[in-house]
This record gives sequence, structure tokens and C-alpha cells, in this order.
Amino acid sequence: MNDSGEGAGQAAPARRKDARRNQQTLLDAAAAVFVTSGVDAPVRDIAARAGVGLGTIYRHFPTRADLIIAVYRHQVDACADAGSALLATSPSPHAALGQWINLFVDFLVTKHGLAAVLQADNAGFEALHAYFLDRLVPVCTELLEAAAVAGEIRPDIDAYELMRGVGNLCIGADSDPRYDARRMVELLIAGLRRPHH
Amino acid sequence: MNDSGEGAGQAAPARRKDARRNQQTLLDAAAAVFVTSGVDAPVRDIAARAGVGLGTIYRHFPTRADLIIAVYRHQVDACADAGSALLATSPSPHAALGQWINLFVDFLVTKHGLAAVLQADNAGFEALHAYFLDRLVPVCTELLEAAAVAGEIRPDIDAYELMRGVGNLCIGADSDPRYDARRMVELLIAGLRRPHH
DNA sequence: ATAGTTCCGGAACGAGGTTCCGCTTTGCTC
DNA sequence: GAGCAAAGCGGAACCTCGTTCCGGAACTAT
Repeated sequence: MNDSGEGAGQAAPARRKDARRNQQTLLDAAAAVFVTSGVDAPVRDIAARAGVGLGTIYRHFPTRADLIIAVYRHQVDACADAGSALLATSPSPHAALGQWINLFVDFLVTKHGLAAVLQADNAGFEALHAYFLDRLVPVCTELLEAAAVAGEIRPDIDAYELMRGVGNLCIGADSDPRYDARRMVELLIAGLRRPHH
Repeated sequence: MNDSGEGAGQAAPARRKDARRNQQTLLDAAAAVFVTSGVDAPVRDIAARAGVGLGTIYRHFPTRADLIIAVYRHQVDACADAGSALLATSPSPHAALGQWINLFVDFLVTKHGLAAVLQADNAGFEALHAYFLDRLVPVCTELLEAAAVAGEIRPDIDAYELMRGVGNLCIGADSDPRYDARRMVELLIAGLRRPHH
């Protein structure tokens, strides 16, 4: 992928070597800190772990949200890609939808605090919210439509709404042994089955 | 109800008159601020609105969470009480459950930011979390059991889990016109219907 | 009125995100 | 290899927000 990630750049601006290295160091440090302290870890912790100043972090990632996006971009993309694949290989669209949702839930649940930060109203995290949705809503729409066409689910479900619902259900799933987000999501998915008769 | 709310007090400790008045002023100010700025409004805003210093607020409500609890205590209690009533007057336990959940959802959705703060992992808000659950889980358990006994829903649903799921679904429901928490909760409730054979 | 509490106000502290700016490193040129 | 401008860097400083502290003002019982 592009290092700068912006514009329709012809000739890459050729960033300095140290800058490039720092960016990677930061990504690694952030990933490590997120695993141990959750996505809400203070920026200072990440900077310290990377052995870098605060200014450096903000030069590369203007906002905490951008750093989070960068860390998880690959996994989100992988999840999105898995959608079409599942649809192609699953026996039924409904099964594909279920498996795909499980993928998403597993992803969220294993990232301490990520789900909580996906909320649209979380000031400063609009970019995160937008990235996840831009990437996943089209896939979800595809799966929902296939299942609806197959008559397996109600046809009036909006992918955006479902994604938000699933994301919400995953909030706090870690850190509370009494709450099993997976089970709740199963109920939600069960709820959109077309009443068979 | 008791003003102090603690102990099995015989003779009221007779707080000073100004203290009592300030407590009420604060409650009113907080309620007003919560309506306009949401439950996340800075403590300073509430103090200012009440025309009172910060020390005063913390004397009466040791923590932001305590203030929130105090403001909504009545409504939570009312919701809890409505549970038994609905069960007594509804045609079926399942109908009662549905109506009761709707009551709860309406309550959460109309309180900007409340649902988001109910999370167990929200540091400092354990008291809020605990109050809501202590009050509502028993009612929910009662409704679930009645519906389960009537054979209308799956018998393996835990009230705590369901309450958390519903609460989670309500997060950010205001502030996002594209997301309708009520619809998602409906799906969830639909999902716990016993698959009729 | 007076002493003894109880309360009050708001400065101050700590934590976190973000901004700013003087200094360092790098990459290019001669 | 030396010189220079641009690109980067570090971390002090600023802002917001919750919470704590304490000197002084406001009650109340006597």
C-alpha cells in the first residue's frame, strides 16, 4: 500500500528514511500496546513504547483514531474480503452471513475497547467509524441481499443498522465474563430470519 | 422517600437547610443540563447552572455517577415497577416482556449518552451500572421466566445478558438518524422466540 | 451572642489529548 | 567533504475534565 496514502500522487514525495522507519516502529508499538492495555491506551504510552516523542506520533497520525485505523486496516480489509469468499463457498447465503458476522464479532471482541470506540458520536473518532463502515457495509449489504433473495431473512434489514447493532453488542464483551456478545449477536441474527410458515 | 437514603435512620440527621436546598437545586440543574448537553456534560457546567461551587457538587454527589443515579433513580424505579404490572395485565408473558423492554429502550434512547455510560468497564461508573442492574435484572428475570414457562421463548436466556445487550443496542441511538435502536432491539427480542415447531 | 459544626467556593492537582517550536537529521549539491 | 534547506523530532506547554483540599462563611443549638 501507499505510504503517504493521500492524493493521486504521481511521484512519491519520498519521505525521509527515518520517518518511514518511525512510522513502522509506531505501528508495531501501538499494536503491542493495544493488545496489553486496550485501544484506549494513552498516546504517551505508545510513544514511550516506540521510544519516540509525542510530536512524532502526531506527525504520522494526526489523531489517535488514525493510529487505530492504521493498526487494524489490514484486518478490516481481510474481513471485508472474506465476505464475498464466504458467499461463494457457503451452502446458503444465510450461512455465509452468519459466518461473516462471526468473523466480525471475533475481531471486535478480541480487540479490547475497539467496539466501544466505533460509536459515531465518539468525538474525534468519526474517521474510525467511517472507515469501518465504508469497508464493511457494502459487504454486509451484499450478504443481506443474497439471503433476502433466497428468502431466508426478512428483506427490510439495513446493512448499516445491522453493523452498528452488532458492533454495539460487542461493547464491553471482554472485561465482563457474565456477558457473551457472541450469544447476543446470535440472537440478533436469529431475529432477522423470515418467520417460516 | 428518604432524603439521606442511607441506613435505617430513626431521627433524620437533620441536615442544614441550605444543604438540602442545594441538593435539590443541583438535581434540577443536572436534569436540565443532561437534557440539553447529555449525560456527559462537564461537572463544571452543572455547577455553574446551579450557581454553586464545585465543592458543593462533590459534597452531595461524591462522583459524577452518583449524580446521574440520583437524577434518574425515579425513572429507573418506575420502569422496574412497571414490570410486574405489565405481567399482571398483559395477555401473555411474551407481550409483557416486549412492552417492558420497550419501556426500557425508550428511557435509554431519550437520555442522551446514558446508554453509553452504563458499560461495566466504564471506570468510575460501576455504581451506575450496578444500580440499574440491581433494579432491573430481577424484573427482567421474572418476565423471562414467565415467558419461558409459557413456552413462548427459549428457556436459556439470562436476564443480565439480555439487559446488557439491550442497553448496548441503545448506545448512540440518538445522534444518528440512520440507526434505530428500537428496531434492533425488536430483532433481538424476536431472536429469543422459541423456534415454533 | 457564641461556640461548634456543617457547608461552601474555587484554586490546585493529575491524567489525557493535542499543539508548538527550537533543534537535529537527512539528502542534495558543489 | 562541506554547506544548506527541508523534513523530522522531542517534549514542554496548553486545554479540558474529574476530583481533592482547605480556609472561610453560614447555620444551629445553647
